Amino acid sequence: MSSPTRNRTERAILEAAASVLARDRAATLPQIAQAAQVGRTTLHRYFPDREKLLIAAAERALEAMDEAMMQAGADQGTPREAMHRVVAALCSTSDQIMFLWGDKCMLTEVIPRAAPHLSTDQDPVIDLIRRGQAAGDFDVEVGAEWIQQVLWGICYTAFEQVEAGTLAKHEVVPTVIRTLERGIAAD
Amino acid sequence: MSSPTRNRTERAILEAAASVLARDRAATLPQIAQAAQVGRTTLHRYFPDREKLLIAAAERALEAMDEAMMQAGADQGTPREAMHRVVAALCSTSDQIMFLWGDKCMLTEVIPRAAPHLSTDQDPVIDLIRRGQAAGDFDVEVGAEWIQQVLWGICYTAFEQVEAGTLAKHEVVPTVIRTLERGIAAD
DNA sequence: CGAAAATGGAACTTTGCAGTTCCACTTTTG
DNA sequence: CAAAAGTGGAACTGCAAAGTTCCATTTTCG
Repeated sequence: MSSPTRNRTERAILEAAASVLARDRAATLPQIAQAAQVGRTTLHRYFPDREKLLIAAAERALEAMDEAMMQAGADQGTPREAMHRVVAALCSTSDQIMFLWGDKCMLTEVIPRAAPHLSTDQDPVIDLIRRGQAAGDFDVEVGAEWIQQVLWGICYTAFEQVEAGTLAKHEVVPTVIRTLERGIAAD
Repeated sequence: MSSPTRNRTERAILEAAASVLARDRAATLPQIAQAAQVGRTTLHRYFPDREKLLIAAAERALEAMDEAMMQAGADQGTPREAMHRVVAALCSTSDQIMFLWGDKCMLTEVIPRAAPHLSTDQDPVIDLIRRGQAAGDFDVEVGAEWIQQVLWGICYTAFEQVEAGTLAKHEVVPTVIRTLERGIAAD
């Protein structure tokens, strides 16, 4: 069932799917196949129907983000420094985030089926936020979940600006961190 | 072409469309018609095809937001106080914002056709942000456009949390303002 | 009240994408 | 090199939603 060739093809399809669907959630399967440089027949061979493709792509995107979070070392160093690394890591997986976040159905319908094992309890980012709140670095007047949503939301906003051409890629990390840490207030 | 009856029906259709499409952008026309308490035939009579309905709904949503901004008096009082009123006004038009922002295609494809007259230059929110930057209230290290996007993004994030049931409606305005003004930092 | 306007149910046709099948072709691998 | 694995073009079918048409019924208003 699995061979080097099949693995490479499957990977290409899932990455293309996330990338295309991140930009147009109504993209057709032929569009995705083309982006993956694969025939429509091959796409259907790997993923019999659209829903299975979505679930697999969501699974893969979650894995990629999990890996990025691990490498960011959310539990290392001071909360502020760790958060900087987390933001940088999130920005390196912008396609995945835009794919997962771009559609409300994705998080409410697909992800539960794709990764029922994931829950807030074991999320390293939530842990980091709680650690930062306990250490007096992050706001304790709002919930850790809200801070996480804001983190994702600001990253998402920044990615959209990059897509629109109104924000340079190299400005994303510093801009997001600045806004995250001080909001829109002046010095 | 226009009568009291027609106006009321059209208005009901457009508001229902924005409300339904905000929560499910793949909603079918029968679904929208039902939400508007109108027959499918009537819906088609008012808006011959889906695209015309989308454009009209976007136009109306933009108008409603414009009106809300006017009433907020973005050019009155101190920038901070004005921003508080703007946030409150945005929160009162959450359906419109979720509709307009929920789909990337909406802003890039529909709105240019719906309201080609709108531009950043005459946007009262941008004016307010620039005024606040000049007065030393808002961050000048980032562009006024970025601040506007963050404002919308945080509001959108909050609305999603309300939909998900993880944030109470009455908490939206204070939470958004707090995060907007200080980010996630502790005191 | 009665004419005009507006509505909506129902039964269509059209359209576009999803999913299937078949077979020739190419690449991998023992 | 030859068998096996993988690929993709093309021509299907199936289906759900879009859009159309017709007509009986209800609502509005002079």
